[in-house]
Amino acid sequence: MTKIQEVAAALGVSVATVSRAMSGKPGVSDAVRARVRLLADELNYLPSRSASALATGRTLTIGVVTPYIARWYFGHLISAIESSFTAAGYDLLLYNVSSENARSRFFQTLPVRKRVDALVVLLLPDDNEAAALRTLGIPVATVGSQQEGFISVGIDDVRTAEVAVQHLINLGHRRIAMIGEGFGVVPLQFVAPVDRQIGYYNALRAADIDVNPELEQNGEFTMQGGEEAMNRLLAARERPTAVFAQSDEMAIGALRSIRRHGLSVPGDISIIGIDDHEMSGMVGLTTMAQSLPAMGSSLAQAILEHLENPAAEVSPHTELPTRLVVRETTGSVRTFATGSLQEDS
Amino acid sequence: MTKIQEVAAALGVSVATVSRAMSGKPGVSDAVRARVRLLADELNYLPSRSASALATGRTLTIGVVTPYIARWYFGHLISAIESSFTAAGYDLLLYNVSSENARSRFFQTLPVRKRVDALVVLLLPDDNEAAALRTLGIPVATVGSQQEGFISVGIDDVRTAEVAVQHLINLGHRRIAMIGEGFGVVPLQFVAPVDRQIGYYNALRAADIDVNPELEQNGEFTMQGGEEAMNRLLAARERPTAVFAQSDEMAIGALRSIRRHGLSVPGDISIIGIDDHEMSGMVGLTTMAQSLPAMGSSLAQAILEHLENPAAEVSPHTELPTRLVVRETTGSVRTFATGSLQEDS
DNA sequence: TTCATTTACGCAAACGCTTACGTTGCAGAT
DNA sequence: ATCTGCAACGTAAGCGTTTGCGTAAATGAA
Repeated sequence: MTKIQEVAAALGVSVATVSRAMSGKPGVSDAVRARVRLLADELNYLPSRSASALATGRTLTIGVVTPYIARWYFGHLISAIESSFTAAGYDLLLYNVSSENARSRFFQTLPVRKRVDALVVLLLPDDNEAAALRTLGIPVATVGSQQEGFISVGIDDVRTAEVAVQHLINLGHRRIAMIGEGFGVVPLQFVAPVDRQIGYYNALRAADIDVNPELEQNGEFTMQGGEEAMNRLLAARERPTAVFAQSDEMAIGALRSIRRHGLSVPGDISIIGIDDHEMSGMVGLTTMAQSLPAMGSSLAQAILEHLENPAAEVSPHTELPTRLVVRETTGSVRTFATGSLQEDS
Repeated sequence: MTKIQEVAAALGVSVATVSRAMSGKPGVSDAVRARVRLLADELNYLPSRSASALATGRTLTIGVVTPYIARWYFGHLISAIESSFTAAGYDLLLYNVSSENARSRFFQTLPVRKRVDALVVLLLPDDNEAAALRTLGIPVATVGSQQEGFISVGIDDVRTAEVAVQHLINLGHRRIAMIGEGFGVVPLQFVAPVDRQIGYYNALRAADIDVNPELEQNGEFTMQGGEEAMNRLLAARERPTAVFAQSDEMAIGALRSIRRHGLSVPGDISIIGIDDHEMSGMVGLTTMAQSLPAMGSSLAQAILEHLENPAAEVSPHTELPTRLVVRETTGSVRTFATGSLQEDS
């Protein structure tokens, strides 16, 4: 491993000059800089990250804390974040805190201290965890939730859900189920389910439709969960004519349940999701599309700006658009539908 | 950020003692060690990774180079690798080289130099890339391919494919299609497709079935690709009675194609995949299960052993088992099948 | 008791960079 | 001709650890 001294010696200049030449700092003539750079990769010299981190205090590394890697949403998000940061010369340190155990250990020991220049948090920190993060003294960014002192990006979950449900209402549906997560039972892990639930209520209220708790089922944000949730909905006394699923994966699971029951989509039941999962195009799922690449790069940009200019106040929250993608799983409510529907319309 | 000096001063001992006490090295009495440790997390002192990396030359970091993060196989693998390494006190540095551009840049500059203690490579390096990796002077591990000088783990792709195809043959099928990738067209990215193809040929040959190039379709290892591949197979003059898909995702895509054509599974066509994807349970796909968690932890163990004891010769390759999981997508060939089949049987 | 050995600890030199400050040389102003 | 200013470069002091070596005290053997 060649070090800075060797390239300096080989060129008859000081190590300071080499350092300046490599890092693009002023104080070196163009001629010398060129010769240094040339010789550097001839000797394949690369400054030691540890040494320069020690000298400067900057690690050129970004930490990412995530509850999942293998799930669609997180995988795509991490992927997008990674590409933005590597493009800017930063490396990505990945912390997967899947278990409750790993999570509490992470926040207690905070292994990212002195290791990263900024931290991206893909889970929803509670108050204690947020406080711990603030002690880091580095920019912290969250996705999908806004917290005092943190950079954040996300979509407008309330509005997105409203538009989705409104789309169903526009098609004449009034008996609209929701497949989501939590519903007051599970300890709050993400805000999205709550906000999307609110959006669902908003849309119903605006159309003078009564909320019916029977129509809200927990799909655990997985295909499997979505299928089971739909099974429960279909087993109920009065079936919905439309379903708003808080994620495409749950929607696809629901789709499967519906077809297994011998019902047709959208003939018997309409269904809409959120995400625009790759699979959604395949199965023709109507959905509210969000762009994870955009979210990742926007997050990275905000952090990078903050790192370049810590003084400047960056806008703390960026909201990304979602858009309705109408495919084949939503259609007008049947006019010859069941009794309860005819009463409504 | 408190440093080692401060805790040393606060305790009236030397920094050397604190260092030894923290790292568990001998030369410190138990009493002092305990007091140091106590005070350390009272002042929440954490040794600077940069500084200790500079001093020791070890970074306590593992690099992972992957072509994808968001895909099922890679996501699960990375997840497993991460958990094994964090358990051992190592951090994970993630390099996503999705584009050809990023890939060549990665191997030219080798940004992992002096940054990681070992490297996990999830893509198949060509000879030049392998040579570059060898210059790193650190343990390098690959998944799914064996190369001179690298640690590796993987399944027996040939055998796995053989068992899968044999399963179809045992059910009486003789017109067996394969959905895979490459087939000599695409530049070789992974060895799995090639080995699985060989296994497919082996099984056919053992049963005296002629190979028919028309029955080999490229599914690009995606659901979408699998669906399109199946579409092509169904458009052919003579349809297969069974399909061996080299991955579950392609199998599920194929399943979708078959059903869209109004055919039944396994009534008209049987289908088997490889992976045991979560979705496979849902859709009842027969498959060859492999365990990515096992693969990840086995890989991590091999690397960790090598790091602890660089002299000792670790077994370079670990092969993990796969097993046939019979579900509902494979069944006996119809006796009242098409002409060509009756000739065969 | 004396000497040899071990144990517990401190000193200080690395580790490979960055950067404040000092020095030199040269162009331009006077 | 002298002076000022600036660009280009060198010197050396850190950055926060680890660890070889030295030393003092404690232990054991004789």
